[in-house]
Amino acid sequence: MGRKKLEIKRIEENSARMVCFSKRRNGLIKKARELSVLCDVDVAAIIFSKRGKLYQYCSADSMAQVLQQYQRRVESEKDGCDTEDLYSRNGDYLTYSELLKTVGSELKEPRVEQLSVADLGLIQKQLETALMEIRSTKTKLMTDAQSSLQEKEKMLEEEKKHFNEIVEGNNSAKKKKVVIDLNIAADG
Amino acid sequence: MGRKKLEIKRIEENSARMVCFSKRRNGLIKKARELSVLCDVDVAAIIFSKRGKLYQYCSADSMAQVLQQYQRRVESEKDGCDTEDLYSRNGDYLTYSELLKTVGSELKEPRVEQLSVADLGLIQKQLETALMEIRSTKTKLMTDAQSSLQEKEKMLEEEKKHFNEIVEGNNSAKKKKVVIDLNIAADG
DNA sequence: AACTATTTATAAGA
DNA sequence: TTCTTATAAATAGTT
Repeated sequence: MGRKKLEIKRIEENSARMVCFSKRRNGLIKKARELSVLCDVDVAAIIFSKRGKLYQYCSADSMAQVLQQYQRRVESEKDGCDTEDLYSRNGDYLTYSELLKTVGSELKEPRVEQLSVADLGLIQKQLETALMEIRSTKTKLMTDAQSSLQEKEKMLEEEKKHFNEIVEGNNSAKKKKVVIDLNIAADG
Repeated sequence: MGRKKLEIKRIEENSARMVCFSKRRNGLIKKARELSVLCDVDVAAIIFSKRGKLYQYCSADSMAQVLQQYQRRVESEKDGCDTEDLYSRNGDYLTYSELLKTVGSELKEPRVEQLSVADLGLIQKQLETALMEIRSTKTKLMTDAQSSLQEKEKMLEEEKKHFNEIVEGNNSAKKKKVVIDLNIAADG
């Protein structure tokens, strides 16, 4: 938005980039505040300038609050038995591996009185739903254009990179062992 | 921007608020990305919906990177912060009903669109296997209501073994391949 | 899920 | 820098 349409790529000219940074930084923070107020949700934005200066917005009382909420949701811990035993999250989502582990570990130590036929029926229903989604998406993907697939492969490559870094970070940082994030626990 | 000037205060009407959330959330993330690219800086945005769903954008390889940078910065500025708190949580296992809730919410809307056909095929196969196990166990339980707890435990023990095989297979595949992220889109 | 009338953000210029 | 202004972009209300 401006006198000319601006291509979204690094602005090479120094002063122009700094002016843009100043304007858009303020714009982003304004938007974050508006989103938080209008929609009554928690929003945090963190911006580091190239020189390391920190700009931030946070809707809650403190950034720590939001980050804590984020960490609870996102941070996971390794079991510690096997350094290759991958356990990562992307966003707030369980990886497929985690899902299987979760189901698997519950089945390992069943509380027999709780594992009723009804429970199994529920799991079954959920797995069937997931399977339908998978099949449908796979079919869709297979009929997609080649370029689209290439894009997706690229995204996966990046995720892999990200993933490896998280694993390395966790190896050195954490010692406690935790299994599953409670997620949207208290909903029903 | 819109048909009318909107006062920046909580939108009371439910559906209007949700629509606004969806639009502006996307807008904010787009702005964050543009700022990062145009000005070559690190940007992170974290948004929690009222239902606890997490939306995020991060310019770096991982959100952890940006948050670490943030924490380093904050710690060096203010002293005496309790950073341990960010990482602590009680390491209890989920109850079975919590597990069902979690699995259920994760499976509702699998975010599989970024996976390749091959990945989807792998997931599909695993889900099919898991499903067969579940069905089989359920059937056994139903047709053998008189069997002892011990027998049921044994059954579940075997099922656990199968799950472990699936999990391990998935993990080793990931070592040379990619993160398989079976998961969920928006709640909006 | 689109559309479009408006408002808002902002690129370039002063 | 800061202000101005022409134009691009976002989006509120509508269909």
